[in-house]
This record gives sequence, structure tokens and C-alpha cells, in this order.
Amino acid sequence: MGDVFKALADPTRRAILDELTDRDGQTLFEICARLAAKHGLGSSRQAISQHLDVLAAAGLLQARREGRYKFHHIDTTPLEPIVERWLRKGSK
Amino acid sequence: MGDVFKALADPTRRAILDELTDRDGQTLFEICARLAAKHGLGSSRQAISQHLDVLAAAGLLQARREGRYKFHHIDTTPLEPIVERWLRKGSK
DNA sequence: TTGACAGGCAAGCGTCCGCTTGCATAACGT
DNA sequence: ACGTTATGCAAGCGGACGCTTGCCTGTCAA
Repeated sequence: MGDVFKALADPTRRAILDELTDRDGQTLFEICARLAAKHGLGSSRQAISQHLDVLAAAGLLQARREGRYKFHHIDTTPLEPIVERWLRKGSK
Repeated sequence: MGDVFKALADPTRRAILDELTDRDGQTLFEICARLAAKHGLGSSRQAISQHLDVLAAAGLLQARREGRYKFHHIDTTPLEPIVERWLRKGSK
């Protein structure tokens, strides 16, 4: 559960989620190209790959293999309960 | 803005927010005692103090001086826009 | 005024994190 | 078959992070 917060702590990983929100199901190279173009991030391929592993371990990402391509999809399910945890004050 | 995510990345800081949600306006020593009792965390006073600094820098905390006491209050304002960022897909 | 209480400042240390580097694997085109 | 494309694995490095340690400031009670 705490993996979700650690995954969101890095700005590059948040940019990846932004990119996948704009266009879901991208491959690793597509993400690299669009991160460099849109967000001005000069991260290498291996760096992005490791970020994708972290996001997948947190349950925020789901990978789909197809031939030599691997498409990545967001899963926003773990995001919903993490904020309402502190927003409701009349719980006690 | 990214400070909010980095602040939430640490489990001790999340426990502090839990404690302040349950009982707002506690002092440093109160937080230390209740963290040790409820959450089983054996963190020292200085460690908690530094965590409070991080939370305050992220805008999640607001301090109020009164004599030799310093009461800490949550501010959940920065929490609201951070999740809807990825939840809405029909924004493009 | 003296002592205890609540908190602050800053240096040092060990660990984790993000990134690079180098090589390996697997699928496709020709 | 061969080279290219898309991705995987693992060791190593530098910096940031969380925590400790030690000392200092300010406030209240007796």
C-alpha cells in the first residue's frame, strides 16, 4: 500500500502517468519519445523501464505483451482510497 | 507541488497525518507519545520534528505557537487536486 | 533564580533511490 | 541466416533521505 506513495514520489513517474492518461497503451520507446518531447525529460530507456517496474509493483500499471511489443496501461484503482483517508474527519 | 508526494512517501509521516486527523492540534511530544502507543513506532523526538518540517514545507501542516507549546494542525487543501489529475480521462 | 519542560539547530552516518553502463534475450524484416 | 528492433537483467556509482547525536534557546513553576 505504501508502495503507491513511493511510486508517486518521483516526478518522472508522475509524468509517465500523465502521458499514459493522455494516451493509454504505449510502449516503452513511445513513452521515452513523448517524455522527451512534451515534458522535456532526457531520461534514458533503462531509467524509464525501471520506473515502469516501480509503477507496476505499486499496482498503478498493467503490462500487456504482444509480439516484441509491450504495451503499458494505467490502473487508477489504487489511487482512490489514498486521499479520502485524511479528508473525512467525522470518522472517529 | 511535488513536495506533497515526497511528504506522503514516508510511512511515519502518514502516521502523523493519521494521528492529527484523529485529534487535531497536538504538540510535538503528544504526537511522539501517541505514535509510540497506537502505531508502535519508536521514533525519537528529533525525528518526528524533522518529519513535521517536511509536512509543513509541503503545505500539509500549519503550526501555531502558544507560550512554550506549539500546536500542529493539518491542512488537507493540497490533497484534493493530486488524484483527480489522473482519474479524469476525458480531459484531452 | 534555579530547575525542569518544550522545542530548535546542525553535523555526521548508514541506507535507499535513481541513473548509468554493459551485455543478454526475443521477435520481426529482408 | 543475418541484422535490426524492442526489451530485459544486473552491477556499480553518486546523491538524497531518515535518523541519531550533541548542544543551544526559550518558557513556565517553585
